[in-house]
Amino acid sequence: MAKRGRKTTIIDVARTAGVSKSTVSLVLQGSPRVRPATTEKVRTAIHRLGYVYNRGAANLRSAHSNVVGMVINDLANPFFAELAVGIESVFRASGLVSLIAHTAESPNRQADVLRAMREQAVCGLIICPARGTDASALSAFAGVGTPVVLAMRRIPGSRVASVVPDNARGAAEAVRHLLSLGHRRIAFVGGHDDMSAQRDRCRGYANALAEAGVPVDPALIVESPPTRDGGIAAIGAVLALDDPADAALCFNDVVAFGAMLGLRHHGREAGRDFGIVGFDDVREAGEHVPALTTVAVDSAGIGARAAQAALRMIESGRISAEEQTTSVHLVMRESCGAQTRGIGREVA
Amino acid sequence: MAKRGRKTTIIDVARTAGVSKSTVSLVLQGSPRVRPATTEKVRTAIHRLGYVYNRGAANLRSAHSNVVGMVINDLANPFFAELAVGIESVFRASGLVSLIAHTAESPNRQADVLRAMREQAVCGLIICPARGTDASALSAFAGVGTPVVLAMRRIPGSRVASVVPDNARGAAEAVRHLLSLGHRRIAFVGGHDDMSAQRDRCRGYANALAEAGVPVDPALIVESPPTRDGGIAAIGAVLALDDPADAALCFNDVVAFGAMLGLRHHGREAGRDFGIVGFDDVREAGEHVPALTTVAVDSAGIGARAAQAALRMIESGRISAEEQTTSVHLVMRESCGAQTRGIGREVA
DNA sequence: AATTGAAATTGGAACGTTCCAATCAAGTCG
DNA sequence: CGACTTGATTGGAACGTTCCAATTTCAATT
Repeated sequence: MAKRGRKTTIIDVARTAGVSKSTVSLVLQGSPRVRPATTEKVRTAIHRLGYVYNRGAANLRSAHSNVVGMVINDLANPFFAELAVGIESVFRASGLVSLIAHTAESPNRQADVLRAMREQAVCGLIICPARGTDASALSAFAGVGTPVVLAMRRIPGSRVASVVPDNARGAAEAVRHLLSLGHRRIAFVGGHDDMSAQRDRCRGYANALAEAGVPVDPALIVESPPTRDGGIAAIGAVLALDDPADAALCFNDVVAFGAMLGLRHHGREAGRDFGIVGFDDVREAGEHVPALTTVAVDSAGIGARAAQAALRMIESGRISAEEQTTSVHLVMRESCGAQTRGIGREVA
Repeated sequence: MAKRGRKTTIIDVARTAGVSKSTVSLVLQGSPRVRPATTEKVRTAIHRLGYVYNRGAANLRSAHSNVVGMVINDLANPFFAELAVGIESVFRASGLVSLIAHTAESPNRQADVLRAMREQAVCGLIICPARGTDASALSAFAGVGTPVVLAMRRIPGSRVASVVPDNARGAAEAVRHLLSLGHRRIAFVGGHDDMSAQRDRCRGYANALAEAGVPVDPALIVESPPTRDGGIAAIGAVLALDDPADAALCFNDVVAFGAMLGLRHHGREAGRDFGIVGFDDVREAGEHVPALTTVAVDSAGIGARAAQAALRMIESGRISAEEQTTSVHLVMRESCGAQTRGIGREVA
């Protein structure tokens, strides 16, 4: 089979099947206009020659590429990896291949990656933008009418579709829960003000406090990188206050893990004498000791919705800027003190 | 800018720069044969028109595609995600884009994905094959001379390059450590016999036992899916024996986490009255309570080496089947009982 | 048997690039 | 000053598909 020299083409197939190349092309596209018997002949020839379709050539002619781009700020973060998997499976089910790239939160790398995606003529793009990305980064896509969907993070001022969790509501729910457990000095730690998710979560936090008549103390809101070390540092800051915090809503689970570690350095323990709530509900949240109370975000679901939105735009050819918000829910575990409070605190 | 109608092409650039399309092509390829002044003119025109290079067309003509494929069995597993990131960064540094796909351990999905990769005319392929993949799955690539590198897992009988950690040695080292701590009934849990990594690790396990004159008890070797639940089930099995295990080397860290959870269900605690050692050293290993003693595998390093091997083959045009083995090392933490033993056990 | 329309098939012109051989410009040498 | 050499530039023919308009086939109708 596969003679070393040249790749077998649609023309070779046509020759051995005794039809024209156009007919082969029609068969390849599953056109209903070709007679079953002919289809069969072509299929046989394809199989016999070991022919493989050349998408590149097809895309060149038809301007309908079958590759979609997917730009992820941090693939090594399990949360985003799950999101990526969710996106990929929707696209694959529609016969599209995904070009996945990872930007490591760097706008420079992101720019490179986006250029590569344009060069590959992706027919759609899903992106979790790196921190500090501004609307202009995506304008090139808008310019040529390529659908773009933002996942997890919004970009202020850009008119593109987005799918993000209901950050404000989730944060508010978490804070209400902490309040109901008797906490009053509740901090919001982690994340940066230039990330839309941080702003939204912080807003929910402030609203819930206000709603309960608890004043918002700016000293209790401390930014940090959304990493474990960031969590350690941030929790240190709110413990060092004159009037220290007795609970904290963390920007995400990773920060929460850091915060719990930081607490331990200060002789405190989450769930016993300090309330910690995370955000995301990564898999490790339930396995951690103490198990992390957190706001569950359905990463795979967000990925799927983003992919579906992109798909709709690709198929209809009309780009939209709809903003979808997915619901979140609080998962109560041990780190907020809900379990131990009744038993541990009151009894001791 | 960007007039809606047609994409701007190399010819438009040529026209506005006052040169021929061939010259523009030369500039695009960074040829040294074009005069700096001309290069400059072309660059200006490109910028002014917002021209974007069409890789598809280029690949069609030159048969040197710039996309490489990367097939990962489980992207949602942090270990493989890190591997993927390692691979991607090497390729990106060489100007190649990676097509990343995820097979979810399914040979069917893998077959689909591989076909898509061939259609995209990838110029190289790195694959962590799904369980039970046989050599024929890759023969189509070998047929057209596309370099293939296996990462983490080998495929028996296939003559393609591979980069895998030194599983046998790592496992042996882990077992020796457990033996040195006084454990004698050491189990090997998790993984399946049809995964090369499992076989290699199990071999190292058996060797180390034999070397110490400890008989290998088949009842202590229990297979399970390489998941947390698999770990729970497997540890249950070795605890239920008439002569139960007092330590276990787990196929990987995820299994180890499951095993530790399972131990707890049985009132035992890893590091106190049972020794657990994992394999991989995922990030969570150090953060777990108790911290997991494990055999560290440098995932990013393996990714990078695999990518480099692929790159060499792509550049030289000669495919090789070299098998690289990367070194591993034991990271001692708490779960094996090394720390607590001296203090906890002897004293109590 | 001739006519007609629908269904099936086909040839050729794109698509945007690279590559090759050919041309052109500008020195260099005897 | 003509013959060469070297370096820059260029036109056209690929590459493997899809799309369009045109053609052929075939059965149903007159």
